Amino acid sequence: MVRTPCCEKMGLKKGPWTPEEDQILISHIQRYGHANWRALPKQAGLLRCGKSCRLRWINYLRPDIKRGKFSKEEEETILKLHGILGNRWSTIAARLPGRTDNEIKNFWHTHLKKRPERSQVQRMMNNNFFSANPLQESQAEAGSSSGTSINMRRVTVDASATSSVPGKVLVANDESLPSKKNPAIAGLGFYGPVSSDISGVTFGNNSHSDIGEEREFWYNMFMTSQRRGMEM
DNA sequence: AAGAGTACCAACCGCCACTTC
DNA sequence: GGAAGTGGCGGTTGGTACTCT
Repeated sequence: MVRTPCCEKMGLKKGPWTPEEDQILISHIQRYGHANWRALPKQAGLLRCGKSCRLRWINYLRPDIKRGKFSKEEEETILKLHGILGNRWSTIAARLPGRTDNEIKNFWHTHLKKRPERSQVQRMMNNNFFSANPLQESQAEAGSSSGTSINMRRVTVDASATSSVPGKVLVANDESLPSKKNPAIAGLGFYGPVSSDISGVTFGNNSHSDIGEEREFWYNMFMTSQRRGMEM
């Protein structure tokens, strides 16, 4: 299929948003919502492409955005979830109310990526919790920025350097390959219902979620271990 | 004080999956 | 069933602020 450009290049503004543009976008969305991002800038009178508007709204203008420093708990949550999910920032963001995937991604690259605890977390995840084999651990150790490789019985988070798509979640046998909208472990969209926080009760009580039971099982195992105060 | 190096983060780009016709 | 349109995701970049020498 021939891809159409996300927006006409001509005459559309790029770069940092001005307070005026922000205000226009906010008031337009408050009044009319954002059913169609592509049409929105035209309707609102903004010289931006729809993608840019969407990004600006989701990452900075939404009323429920939590700004400021990440708490210790949030850091730990990111580390642990990244150990399971790899670079699935939107899924991780879904577990951190008020935080966006972009923010978490930036935070990871600037703070957590180089932290020594990170590799410790991954080692724990690989060896003690999910019983990964030594090869996978060495892949993770050797690895890339997203060097995580966790084997669960049928669900593999493969973020090794050898993976064609680092961080992609692969499913081993009879299940269909997960899609972005149905990731192998946690698939709630940013606006989707988040059933619990990291210390919460159960993952996956979203009736609209089609996350597989087994995936849910492994995720709940992880959450349960956290609630028990398992050292990771 | 000034230049160089580094850290941080907002925004863009390209791709993929889903939906609609 | 396939093309076209759209939304969303993750990787990357570029500008700015900060720190060091």
